Parts: sequence; C-alpha cells; structure tokens
Amino acid sequence: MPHSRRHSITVVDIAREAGVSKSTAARVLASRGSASQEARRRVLTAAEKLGYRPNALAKAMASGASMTIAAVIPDIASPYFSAVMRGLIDAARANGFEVLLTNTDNDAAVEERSIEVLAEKRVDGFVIAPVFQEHPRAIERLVAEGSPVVLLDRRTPALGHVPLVSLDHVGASRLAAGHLLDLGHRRVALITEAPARVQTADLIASGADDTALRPSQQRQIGFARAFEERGLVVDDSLVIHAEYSATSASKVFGRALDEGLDFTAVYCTDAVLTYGAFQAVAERGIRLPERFSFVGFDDQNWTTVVSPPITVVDQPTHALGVAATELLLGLIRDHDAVVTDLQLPARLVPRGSTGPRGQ
Amino acid sequence: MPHSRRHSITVVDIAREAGVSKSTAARVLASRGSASQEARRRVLTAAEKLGYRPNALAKAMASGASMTIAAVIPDIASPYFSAVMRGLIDAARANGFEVLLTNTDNDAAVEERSIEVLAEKRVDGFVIAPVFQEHPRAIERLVAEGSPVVLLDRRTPALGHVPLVSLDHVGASRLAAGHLLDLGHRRVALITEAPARVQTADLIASGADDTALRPSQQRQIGFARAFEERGLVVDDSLVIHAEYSATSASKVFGRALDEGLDFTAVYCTDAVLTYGAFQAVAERGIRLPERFSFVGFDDQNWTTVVSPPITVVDQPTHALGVAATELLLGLIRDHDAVVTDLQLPARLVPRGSTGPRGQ
DNA sequence: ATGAAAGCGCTAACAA
DNA sequence: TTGTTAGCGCTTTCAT
Repeated sequence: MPHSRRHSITVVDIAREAGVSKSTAARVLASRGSASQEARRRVLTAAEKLGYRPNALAKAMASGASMTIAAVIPDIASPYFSAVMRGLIDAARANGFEVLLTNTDNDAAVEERSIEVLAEKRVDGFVIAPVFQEHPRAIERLVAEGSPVVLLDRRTPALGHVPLVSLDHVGASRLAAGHLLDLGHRRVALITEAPARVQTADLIASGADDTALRPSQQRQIGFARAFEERGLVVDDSLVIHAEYSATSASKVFGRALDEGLDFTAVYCTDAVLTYGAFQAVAERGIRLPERFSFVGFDDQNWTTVVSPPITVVDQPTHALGVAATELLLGLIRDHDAVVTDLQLPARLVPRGSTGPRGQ
Repeated sequence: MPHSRRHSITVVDIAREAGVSKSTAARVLASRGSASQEARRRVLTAAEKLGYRPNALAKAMASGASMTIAAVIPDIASPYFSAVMRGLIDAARANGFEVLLTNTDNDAAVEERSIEVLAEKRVDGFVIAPVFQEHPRAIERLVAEGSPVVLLDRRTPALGHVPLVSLDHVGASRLAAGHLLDLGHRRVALITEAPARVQTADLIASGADDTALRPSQQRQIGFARAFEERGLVVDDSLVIHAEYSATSASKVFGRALDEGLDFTAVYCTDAVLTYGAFQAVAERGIRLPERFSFVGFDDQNWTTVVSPPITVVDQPTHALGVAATELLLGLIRDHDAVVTDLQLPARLVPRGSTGPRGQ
C-alpha cells in the first residue's frame, strides 16, 4: 500500500485479479478492441468483485474527451434559464455528457473568469448566453482555438459567426402585436427594457441582421413589423421604457396609467416586465380587458391564476435547451460541421386579458 | 508536431521558453514551493506569451482533487431547486469549486446512474436531494468509501448518519398553523401530499427522529404540534390528501369546497399544492379571507399579484444552497470533520389572505 | 533555489 | 487475440 491515501482499484488491479495483461483488461472494460470470451468473463468478474470504478479523469486525459460540457448563463434561478437548462441537461445526459453549470449575473468579468476556469477543466464544448459587451475576449479565444461553442438566446455583434440557438424574438412579437391589431386595437403600448434612445423606425431601418441585437430590441422590431405588415405605424409615444426589473416596470407603467396615457392595449416584451406591469394593474384594481387588453411574455404560472388569466407569448424553453445541446454535440463530434442558427418559434396563448377594442 | 491533434501548451513548453526546468516552471505556475525572482518573472512572461492554460484534468489526476462538486437534485426547473442551486453554485465558486449538475426526476434508477457517473468523474463531493427509497445503494456506497456527501432538503431512513441541510419543516408548519390558530381559527384544513393512511396522531407518536420522514410528513407533524402546544387537537377529517401535482390539489380541494367541507382556514404544505389549491379558489370566485383564511407554502411570485395577496411560509432557498455547499466543503477539507445537521428556519409572511376567524 | 524522476489511471499505437 | 510501450500534463518526493 504505497500511499496512506485510499488506493483505488485500477485496470492494473483488475488485470492482476483476472490473470490477464493490463491492455486486455482495459480493452474489455472499455468494450473496445477484441478479447476472447474467456478473458472477457474473467475481467468482468474481477471488476465486479473488486468494485471497479473507472476513472473518467484519466480517461479524459488520455482520450482528449471529457464528456462534459459547460453551460454559462446569467442566472439559474430565473424561471426562463432554469427551464432551458433542464432541457440542456436532459439532452446532454441522453448523449452521455454531464454539464458544468455556472452563473454570470450578466457580469462580463465573471463570465470571462468562468469560461477560463471551465476551459481549464477541458470541457468538450460550451453553451453560452453571453453578456452584452464589445469584446467578449474569453469567448473569442475559445472560438479562435476551435473550441465548440453555441450561443444561447442572444448574440453580441462581435460573435456574428458563432452559431446561435434562440427564440425567434422578432416573430414572437409579431405574433403578440398581430393578435392585438387583429382585435382592432390601434393605440398599442409597448413595455420594453431596450434603451430609450432607440426609435422604432431606426431599429427597423437598421435592418440587416436582427440577431446581432439584444432580444429586447428584436422584440421591439417584431412589434413594429406587425404594424408595418398591416400598413400601420408605431406611435413612439406609446413605447414605455423600463429598467430590467419588476419594480421599475411597475413604477413606469403605473405612472403611465396614472397620467392617463391614451392606449387600448399593452404588450410587455419580457417576463419580468410583465410581472411588474401586472402589479401596477392589480394595485389599481383595473379590470381587464375592459379597460385595455394585456399581453405578457412567457407562460409564467401566475398568469393563469389571476383574474382574468393573462394572454401570453410562450417560449419553448425546454426545446431551446435541447436544441442548443444537440447543436453543440454536433460540433463536438465534428469541429468543422456546418452549423446554422436555430430560431425556435414562440406560441401565442390567448386568454382572458385580451379582447376586441371598445368592448 | 507529434499529433495532428492541436498540441496544447504545457508546462514543458513554458519551461523551454523560459529556459528553466520543468519543475521550476511548474512551481511558479502553481505558486507553490520556491523560485527566484528572476525565474518567476521569466516563467510568467513565457506563460503569458504562449497563452498557457493549465490543464485542470492533469492537475486533478496528479493531486487527487478535482475542485468540482456534484449536485444531484430532482429537477432544476423547479423554482425551489433552481433557487437553492443558485446559492450552491455561488458558494462553490466563491471557494474555487465548479459544480456538475444533474436531475433525477425522483427516479431511483436515474439517481443511481447519475451518482455513479459523477463518481467516475472524481468529483470531490456530493450534495444530494435523495429519492425516497429503502436502499439508495449508490449513496450508501459513496458514504462507505468515505466520499464527502451532504443531503439536501430530506433524508431517507437508511441514510440516518449522513449530514443533512434542510428547512426546519416542522417549525415551518408550526409557524403557519400557529398563525391561523392565533387568529382564532379552530377548524383548520391541511392539504398534504403525505400518504393518506398516516394519521396525524400516529405521526406525532412515532416521535424519535423527524428528519427521517418525508418533508411532507414533517410538515404535517409541525401542524399538529401547533395544535398540541395550545391544548388543541387536529381533526383528521380536515386533512386533505392530494397527489404531488397542482392538478390533483386543485381537484381534491375543489371537491372539498363543493361538498361544503366545514373549515375556516386552510394551510397548504407545499408550493405545488398551494398553486393547485389556489386555482380551485380562483375558479370558484371565492373571496379571501372572508370565506376562509389561506396560507401557502413558498414565496412564489404569483402570491403577491393575486387578490388578496397570499400569506405564505417562506424558505431561505439561497441560504440552504450556501449552507449545503459550505458543509460539504468542510468535509472535503477534512473527511473526518464532525458535521452536524443544519435546519434553517422558515419565515412567515403575513398578507391579505389570512384574517381573524369570523371576520 | 533548482532539477530529475516517478507516478496519477487511462488510451492508443504497435508488436507479437 | 494478447501484451508491450509510450504518452496525456500535471504534482510530488527526493536530491543537489
């Protein structure tokens, strides 16, 4: 017993016990290469007897594959990301991979450090919901080195060539706005966390590649597209800007309500904003959809327990996680695989909070 | 270039570039042992220049510490576990550890396989919210081998000696029931997912170690304790059993309502049941707390947006995750450390859904 | 302070 | 089919 440290059972021990060479034992244990029935039986018996547990670290070291992927996201505690991660982990496990999970809190420094640490652990690939910044150096380095990387939910301009799996943010908003417009609404307010300086017209004009924009901006574009497609135009005075927090949304939308903003329907472009905006509605005892129609984002569980239940745009969260993983695994299997972006469609769930204008 | 595979930069490359021996380079890179100013400078420069990225796999292999812990939980998509995991991951990172996360879906076979795989990856320890079963073999094996293990939220009878970090389930219910009793309520209904055959009296009588029971049973005990402490006794005809799903809770509680069950307050012992039960309330347009008082479990976000806002028992989720990690890290540092269970207290958040009896 | 050498437990040629 | 021999990139004695 060389060390005082508990000596774990290795291939060598199995080989000795089974009376075969190390390689033979290794071969049958990894079910790779060939071995006689007899050898196989004896090795397996020995392994069973000694309680052999393969060392994945050594395996990874020698083979170059750790069978582990990394997920780098803002916050696992958010309903959205926890649901996506569920899909991601399910898909990973189904393919024999485990996942190292880390939160960035949308902090660029944390993201960089996390990616560095995970790269040191030699994960086989990364799924990243990147922090918005000019130069995500850590990610750029990964890509430069040829590490498999898939972006999730959003893509920064500098990462234009990295594959992205996301919701079709634009389409989601077209769906929501279209629903309201088709109900006859014309004065439709929008609650967004997009920077206030951006005018809807400018956003649309910029055209080109929407996916380089923040999801909130893409959602604003989709909103405008729905108007455009019907020969209408968005009234920027109805675009309400909030910070990314329920408190802010509640305050800002509450103020709009108190000041008598003239609108007959409102669309919230994000889950958190939806929650905040609805708080403002609930606090004031406003009746929907009589006073105005209300469309929220994400099918959060509270939306069906309030009165009336809220019409929402629902994201395929689990599917997003699965898709991101599968895209990544494709890249891991073949680093030069041609991968294309994947935009999953949202689904409109009409409920009681929306109704025809003037009802 | 020996392999066609991209040859990564290793200590040897740094040593060569810096003109020192492999050991010297390794020493300064790991900032362990001693080295001259000059050597240190040259090694660091070389590392910077070549873009050296230490291989944590090799490090783990050689040192025996992977600086990775495993979290084995039922479902990361649940609000409860995702919040706990947030705390767990935060604490792990703060101590230089990363976390491998896996879902069991409360399936014993999945749990066993997951633990096995993670053990093969040589994680330094496990935080496990175990599936309830007679013999969690995988966990028992870990413990037998001396692997650091901390149980989270619940403990099965066979794992009596494994440290546990959980909510003080009993205390949480005493708080909730006490609140209602102190408001003058006497006919207090309980909604639980605990097996119907268990009588409250039997549960209390069993006494001994509550932590070996399922959380739902512990919560039922706490409920009874609150009565007991006031010289009262629980009426088992007001104990409503539901499956562990919102649908079931909604159906079962709805039936109780429709059949005119005689009670003036109700307490739901779990988040999912709370949601389901409230659905039944909302569907029937019942006014709270006039018709009866309602106490829910977990401070879910919908509870403040419905009318009236719901009184709930709130768990310190983030703290639970942090505590579990810290306990585990203590065990990792010293396998023979004496660790004791940790039961974190719940907090009662009184809101509009509860009021004095007969109001 | 520095260097040489022996592992850690596996995979992967290459021989036999 | 089986065995031999190098590694993978680091840590860790043990000398010097």
